[in-house]
Amino acid sequence: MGAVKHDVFQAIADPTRRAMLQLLANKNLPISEITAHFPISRTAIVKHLHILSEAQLVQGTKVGREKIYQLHPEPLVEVKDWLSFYEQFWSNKLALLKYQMEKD
Amino acid sequence: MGAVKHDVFQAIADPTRRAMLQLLANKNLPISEITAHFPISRTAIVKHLHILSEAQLVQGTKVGREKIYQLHPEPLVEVKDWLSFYEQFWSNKLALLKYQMEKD
DNA sequence: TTGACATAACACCAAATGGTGTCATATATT
DNA sequence: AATATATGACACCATTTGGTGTTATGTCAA
Repeated sequence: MGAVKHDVFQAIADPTRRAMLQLLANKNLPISEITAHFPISRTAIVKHLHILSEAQLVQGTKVGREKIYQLHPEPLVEVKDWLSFYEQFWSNKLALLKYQMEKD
Repeated sequence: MGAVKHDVFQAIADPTRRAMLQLLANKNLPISEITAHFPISRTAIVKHLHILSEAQLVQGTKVGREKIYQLHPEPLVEVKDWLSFYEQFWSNKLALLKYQMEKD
């Protein structure tokens, strides 16, 4: 899919890709087995895996004729860090109210 | 942009939209002032605001001839909750190692 | 060695994305 | 009343996305 490098935020934007991460959280799996869990074609699965790879969220290793994919959750830290800025707003209803009133 | 309802994950996938949220975190702003902060056209900004609105991340209120946009960070909790599942993996290097070895 | 299996590599397609510009309308301002 | 400002509503466009199917190649197993 193009020369564009996908980042973590784009990678997790698609529900199918999030489901794929969930699946790989339990077990490392080859493409064929991943495909068996979804109603879409193997080709489509491979494209999603490619996007997840670009975002460094999964890593594939060829073993014999299979390519085993493994979850690599570290890049999600970037999302967590981004979110932490907004936690101040929802973590405390009073803080939220204060913020709403003061900011303009 | 179509009849599709955007969710939070799609909404935050775009860097411009994330920057818009950041901007609105400081102050409620009308469309014209939001536009002044970005190198793209007002039309493009309005489309991004529409996507953020669908995801309930911002809310616009018409005041006179202006439409003031306000941050509405609550839906980000969904992202936080989703992320919490993966925290087990990176929060602890030992747990990660254990997980890598045991899962297959 | 002959299939069967797993993946790679294409070509193709409809729809969504992210952007542009123009024109109309409503509201301030002078 | 005339003008400037702010937004709404379109029409348009190139590229990306998410999917399809087909064909080729490498590998395991009987």
